[in-house]
Amino acid sequence: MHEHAPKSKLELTRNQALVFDALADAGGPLTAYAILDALREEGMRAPLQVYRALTKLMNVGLVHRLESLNAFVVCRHPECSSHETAAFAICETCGQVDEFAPDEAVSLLQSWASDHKFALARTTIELRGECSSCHK
Amino acid sequence: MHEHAPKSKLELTRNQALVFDALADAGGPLTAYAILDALREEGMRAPLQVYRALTKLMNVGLVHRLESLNAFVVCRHPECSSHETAAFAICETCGQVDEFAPDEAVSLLQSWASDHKFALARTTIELRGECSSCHK
DNA sequence: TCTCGAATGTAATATTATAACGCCTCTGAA
DNA sequence: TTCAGAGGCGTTATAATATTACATTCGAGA
Ligand SMILES: [Zn+2]
Ligand SMILES: [Zn+2]
Ligand SMILES: [Zn+2]
Ligand SMILES: [Zn+2]
Repeated sequence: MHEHAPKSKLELTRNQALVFDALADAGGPLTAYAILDALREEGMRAPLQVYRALTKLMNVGLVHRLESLNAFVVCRHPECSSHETAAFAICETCGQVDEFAPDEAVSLLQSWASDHKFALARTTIELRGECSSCHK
Repeated sequence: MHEHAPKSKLELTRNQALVFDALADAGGPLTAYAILDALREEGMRAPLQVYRALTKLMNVGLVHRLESLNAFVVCRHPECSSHETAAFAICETCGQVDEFAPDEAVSLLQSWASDHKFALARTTIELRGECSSCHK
């Protein structure tokens, strides 16, 4: 679980690479079914094919799931050592997503977990609002 | 939008009160359909009745939505002045949810937003892991 | 009384995600 | 060399979550 090893698309299977490229080309979040529709011509036919590829891509750290959107984005972390603790600013006007690494905020949350004997497995941090381009 | 005024169940309609009580009685998160099933005998028949009540309850600050669970919980904030900035620790073993107010972490996120000219509307912070009771 | 906004009831449908099954391919141990 | 297990694949069906559309009812003011 959470292999986290490669962080490269070298070892991807055909379906995994197709899904990754579709997400990367979109330049923003896509739902699983939007990915499926984008890949009909490449032979992708069933939701499960997409979900399986997404699961793998998330495990190796190439893709994030946006919980508040039920959608997926490629990881934009420079090195993504902190893949499990990324945060996302989601513009509700244009749909753009900005991934960032709120290290101090995450350590405060880790401290809370530690203080409360909560065995933290992963955190979801998502900011909703309007990005600078849209908010003039 | 986001009336945020009452924070009491005094002004609730019948359906809203039924949904609130079902959630409060559960003592933990419930999905909309679980609430519906719990309220069949009280006359609740359609998902939309539940979703409409939940929307209202969230607007007045009595209920939170857990994005990573597609479920809902009653607000446990003492005063809940910071209803929009609550965080949740979700035990993946027993399902228990602990709401807390990570004020310092939230201000760091607000600073990030401010620094990046992102007009922050609301934040989602959810910790997944195992609670102290389960993690022995 | 009138009227407007909120809430309701109901049916139909859309969207998101998983279960269950069998097959194939690779790889490493016997 | 064989063969067992793990992982991936394709397909069908179904489960779980959420919304659209429309008609009706309720309740607090004007
Ligand atoms: Zn990342
Ligand atoms: Zn924008
Ligand atoms: Zn709260
Ligand atoms: Zn627990």
